[in-house]
Amino acid sequence: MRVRFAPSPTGRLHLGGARTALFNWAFARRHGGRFVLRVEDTDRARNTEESLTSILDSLRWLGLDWDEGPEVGGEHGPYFQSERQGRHREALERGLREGWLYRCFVPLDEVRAQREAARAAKGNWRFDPGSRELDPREAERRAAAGEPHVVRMRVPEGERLVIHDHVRGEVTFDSSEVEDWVVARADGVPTYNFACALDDADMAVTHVIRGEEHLVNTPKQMLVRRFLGLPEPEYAHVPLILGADGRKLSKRTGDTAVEDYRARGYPPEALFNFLALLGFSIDDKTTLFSPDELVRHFELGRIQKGGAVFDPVKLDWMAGEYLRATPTDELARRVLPWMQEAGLVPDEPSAADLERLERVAGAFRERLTLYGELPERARFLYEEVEPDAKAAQALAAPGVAELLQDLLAALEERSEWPPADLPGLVREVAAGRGAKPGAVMKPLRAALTGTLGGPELVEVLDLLGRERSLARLRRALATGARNG
RNA sequence: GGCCCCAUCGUCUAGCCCGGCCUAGGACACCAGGUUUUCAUCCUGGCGACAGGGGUUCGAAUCCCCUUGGGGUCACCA
Repeated sequence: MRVRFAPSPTGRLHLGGARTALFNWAFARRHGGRFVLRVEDTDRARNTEESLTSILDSLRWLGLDWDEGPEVGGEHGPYFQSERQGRHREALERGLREGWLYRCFVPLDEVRAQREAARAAKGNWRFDPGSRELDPREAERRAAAGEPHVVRMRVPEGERLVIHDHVRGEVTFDSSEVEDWVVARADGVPTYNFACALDDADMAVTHVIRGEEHLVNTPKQMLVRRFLGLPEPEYAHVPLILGADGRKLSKRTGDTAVEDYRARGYPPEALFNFLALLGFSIDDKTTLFSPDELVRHFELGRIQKGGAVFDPVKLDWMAGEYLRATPTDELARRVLPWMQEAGLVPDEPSAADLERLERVAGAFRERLTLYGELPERARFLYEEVEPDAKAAQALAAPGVAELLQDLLAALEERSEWPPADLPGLVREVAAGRGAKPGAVMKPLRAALTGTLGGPELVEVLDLLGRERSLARLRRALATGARNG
């Protein structure tokens, strides 16, 4: 079995595209087939090299490796559509010769006018009889003379075109609804539906798994293959990913590029899992699963028919699940680039830097959703920070100065660091002034971390070290005195 | 508007193909408790859906029809 993902390098990899690629990949892996990547780069004006690089990077980041395509080659190449034009033109000429294609000299704006008129009449534009019935020899003569024109398909009338779709069942189109679509543009370059139909067949693609927006393209592609006597693949049109507004996911609703999620520090496993769960399910209970598990259970028939709304909140939950499940040393590795970016860890970290980072990562693992969140949370462990509003308030509360003073004194007496029984110590200090332990813990945390949340205080004391911890307490005391 | 597709908790979904086991299951979110020195994690409980109407049948979320609603697509882009 052979499947393909065919992105056009006109932008970054979209969540929708990523999921289509993922389904194709899962299907190939499930059945021991081949996952082919074909680059549809026939739109010269919009193609960019960066887009291609970015798309390939995103696929790799998600763990979707391809068996044939750019950078890996294969027996059914070339894998850039632009390099397959010889074959496309050959088919074009054959179509013209056999009469199922014809040259159309009607100017673009006139075709548009016809279409609008048809629509205004609540109908469907199909073709312009004038150009469709033009004598072929006359057409060739005008073409040879350099008259601008496109090539259209002479779409047959009244034929039922039945798509056998693994997710939708049978979908039937009447060929009378299909217009005489443009097969080659004025510059001679074949259009998508023509090139795609040909390439899929030539690449021996057996299953076309793609977004539902392509469902309406299918009759055109079927016609191409039928005229050419090429085999027809099986289909699976997967539902769209929708935004919160219920419409096809777009930039308006939020980040749509895989790279955006990567940059924000989502674990790739989480995005993979989440995307797989959009329109697919293994069973009635399984929510968290690995690529291997997906592969073991993947079936086209289990793909949902209706569109799925992308829920960033659930994605975040899942990201947290994966992050928490990551072993500490691995977590430290993953988080490193963000810490370096924030300037908290040097570009060339020492062994001590890395060891400390691992401890920091361990201390925060239960509190993080994304890798990218660590720098701001853990900054206080690396630099002096100003207390936030709530911490400042806790520090300025009445009686706090005395309690902190007592605690500081008690701490200074200890040689052991961090003090093993911090809670006991805190209790003592509090009791000494008839206060509750919380009255000490809270300002201590505020003085040390600048916030009211975070890892256990013993851990913080340890990570900060004796000198820094005591210094921060003293500083808080001094500031408190000035404010009070 | 034409054509095509779709329709279970707010969201992702199981169940539907092969009617009874469904007083419709799970997850996210939300709400209420509990654990915890904070935050978070974790645990327990709760809230909450078969779009509507007709059939078929002893029996329908499951089959059929209609209505309604939503979406996709109508490029010399892919």
